[in-house]
Amino acid sequence: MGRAPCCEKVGLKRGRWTSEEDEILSKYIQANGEGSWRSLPKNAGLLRCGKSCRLRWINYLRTDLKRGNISAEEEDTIVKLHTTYGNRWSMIASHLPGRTDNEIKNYWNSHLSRKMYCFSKISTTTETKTIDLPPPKRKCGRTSRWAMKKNKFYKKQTITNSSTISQPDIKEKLVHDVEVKTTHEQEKEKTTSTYELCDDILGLSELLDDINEVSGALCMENCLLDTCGSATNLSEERETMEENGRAMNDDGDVCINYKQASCEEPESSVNYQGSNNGESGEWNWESVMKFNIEEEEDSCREHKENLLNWLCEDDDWEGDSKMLGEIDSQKQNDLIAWFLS
DNA sequence: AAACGGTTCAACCGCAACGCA
DNA sequence: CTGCGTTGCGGTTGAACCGTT
Repeated sequence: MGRAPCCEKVGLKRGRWTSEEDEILSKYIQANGEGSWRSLPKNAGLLRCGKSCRLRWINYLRTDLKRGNISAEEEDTIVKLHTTYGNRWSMIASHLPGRTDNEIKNYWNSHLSRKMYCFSKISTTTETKTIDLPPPKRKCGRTSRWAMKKNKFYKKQTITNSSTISQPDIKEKLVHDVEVKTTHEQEKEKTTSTYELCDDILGLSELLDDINEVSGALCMENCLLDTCGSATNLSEERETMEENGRAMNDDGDVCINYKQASCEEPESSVNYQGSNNGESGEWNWESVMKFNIEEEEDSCREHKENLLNWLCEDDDWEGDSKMLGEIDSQKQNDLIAWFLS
C-alpha cells in the first residue's frame, strides 16, 4: 500500500529553522553523532521531520562548512566540474571542501542557468552574424552578492536599453585556422562538425562572460581576452577587470581596457560606442580581434587554440591538450550535446 | 514611503539506491 | 528473492531580501 512517509507530517513544524532549533539539533548531533535521522527529532525534542533535520545539519549547521561567497577559484572549479559531471551536485561538492551540493546547485542555477538561455540564443543567430538581444532588463531588486560588491564600480558604466550588437564574422575566422589544417574531401566532415562546435564555443563565451557578471553586450569578451594573450582563466579575468578598470570616456562611451600592456596593440582594447541617444551601441569588434587572416600571428592563433583546448581538456584536466582539428567526433558530439542540453 | 519585482537560498518533495531482515 | 526502512540526491518552491521606480 505504498510507502509510509518517513515521519508523521501532522504536527510537525515546517519552514525556516529558528536559532533555538538549530542549537538543539547541533547539541544533539555533537553528543550523539549523525545518523538515525528518523528517530533524531523525537530524541532531540524537535518537532521536525528527520529528513528536515538531516538537511539542516548538512547544509547549514555542520561545523566544517565554509561561509561566505563562492570564490573565483571555486567558481572556476564548479564550471569545470560541471562540464565533467553535469548536474551531479554532490559529486561537484565533494571537490569543494566546505561547500554543499545544495549551495553549489543554487549558485549554478542563480548565476549560470540563465546564461544558457543567452547561449542558445547566440547559437541560433550566428547565421545572420548579427545578434539582436532583447532590450536588457533593468536589473531590479536584489542583485547577486558579488554584483553588489561591485555596485559602485558598475554604476560608472550603465549600458542602457536596446543594444544591437554587430558581430563581425568571428565564427568564420575562428574556423579558418581549422579549415586550413584540413584537406578538402577527406576532412570535410570534420570541418563541418568543427564549425558546429565553434557555434557552441561562441555561445560558451557568452556563458563565461556572464560568469563574470559583465554586461551581456560583452558576449565575446572572454574569448578575446585569450586571443590577446592576457587573462587565462576566470579569476584572473575578474582581477584584471578590477585592476584595469572600466570607465566612461569624456564622450560617454564605455571604454574597457584589458591589460593593454600585454596585448600587442593598444587598439585591442574594447570600445563600446554608444549611439547618440545612448540607447543602443555597437561593439567595435574588428578593433579587438586581430582576426584578419593575413595578419594573424602565431601567438594569436595559439591563444585561440588555448581557449578551445580549455574546453576540450580531459576529465583529469591534465591530459594532453588537443588541437581543435584533432578532437574526435565523439568528443565534439558530447560537447555539443552538453552545451545544448 | 510604498509598491514592485527580480534574485537568492533555505527548505521541501519525490524518487532511487542501498542495506537489512 | 522480496519488502520495508533509511539515506542521499536532484529538482522545485516560496519566503525573504533589497534595489529601483
